[in-house]
Amino acid sequence: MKARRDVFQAIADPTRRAIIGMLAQQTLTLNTVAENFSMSQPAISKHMRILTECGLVIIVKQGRERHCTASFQALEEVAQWAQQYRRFWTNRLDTLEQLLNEEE
Amino acid sequence: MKARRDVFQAIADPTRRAIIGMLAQQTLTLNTVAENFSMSQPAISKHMRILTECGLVIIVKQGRERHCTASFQALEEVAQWAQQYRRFWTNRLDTLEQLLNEEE
DNA sequence: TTTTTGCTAAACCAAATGGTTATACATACC
DNA sequence: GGTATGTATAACCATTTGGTTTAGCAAAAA
Repeated sequence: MKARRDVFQAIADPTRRAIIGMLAQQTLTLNTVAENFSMSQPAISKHMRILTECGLVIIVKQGRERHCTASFQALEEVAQWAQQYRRFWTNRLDTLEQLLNEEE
Repeated sequence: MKARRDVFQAIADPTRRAIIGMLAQQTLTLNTVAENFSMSQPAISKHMRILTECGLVIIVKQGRERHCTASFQALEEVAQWAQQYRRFWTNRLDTLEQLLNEEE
């Protein structure tokens, strides 16, 4: 068990978001994931560890392989956080327009 | 104009998410924001700069004051990214359960 | 005009981040 | 058994991050 990772920080990295996108299609071994990026296997290993630490990926050991499966539950926190502000950005008058109007 | 900041990275920091939460209530001067945190005003200035660089906050100069207003448009990208996976986590059988079933 | 206020900018720092290469190790294959 | 494969771990490194303190400056107040 590691320090509970912050999911917001986990998805801050574009490589990790790409990994999540790949695993959304299907479960993949760690090596297979690594082949799709132009970086070393240990680098992907590290990203995968961060993703598992915040619950975004579950790893099942099968022989010498590591089968990585995305688990999206943790994304609910992100979706909810962003969505709470939805009413603001869907307003016909967005913030910038409001500011301009106020200046008149 | 600064380097276009990544909104995912901007919201990775809990202090910045808290700032956004405060500004959702009302426009505040930079100093007023800083008073609500146990860190120096230059530190808040830096956070605010990052927030403006990705369009999450708009700063209007008024005399010597800086009036900070949240602009939530940029959050749409985050909401949409997270929501595209919504169908996964709302499934009655979540990923973990599926894995357990497969092992039987 | 002098002083205070709100903020920026600069210099600095420790710790975290994201990568590397090299090594080790367990599993699978021949 | 010996070799190849999949992955983890360690040591290392440069850069970024998130904070600090100090100084400077323009606007407001006294």
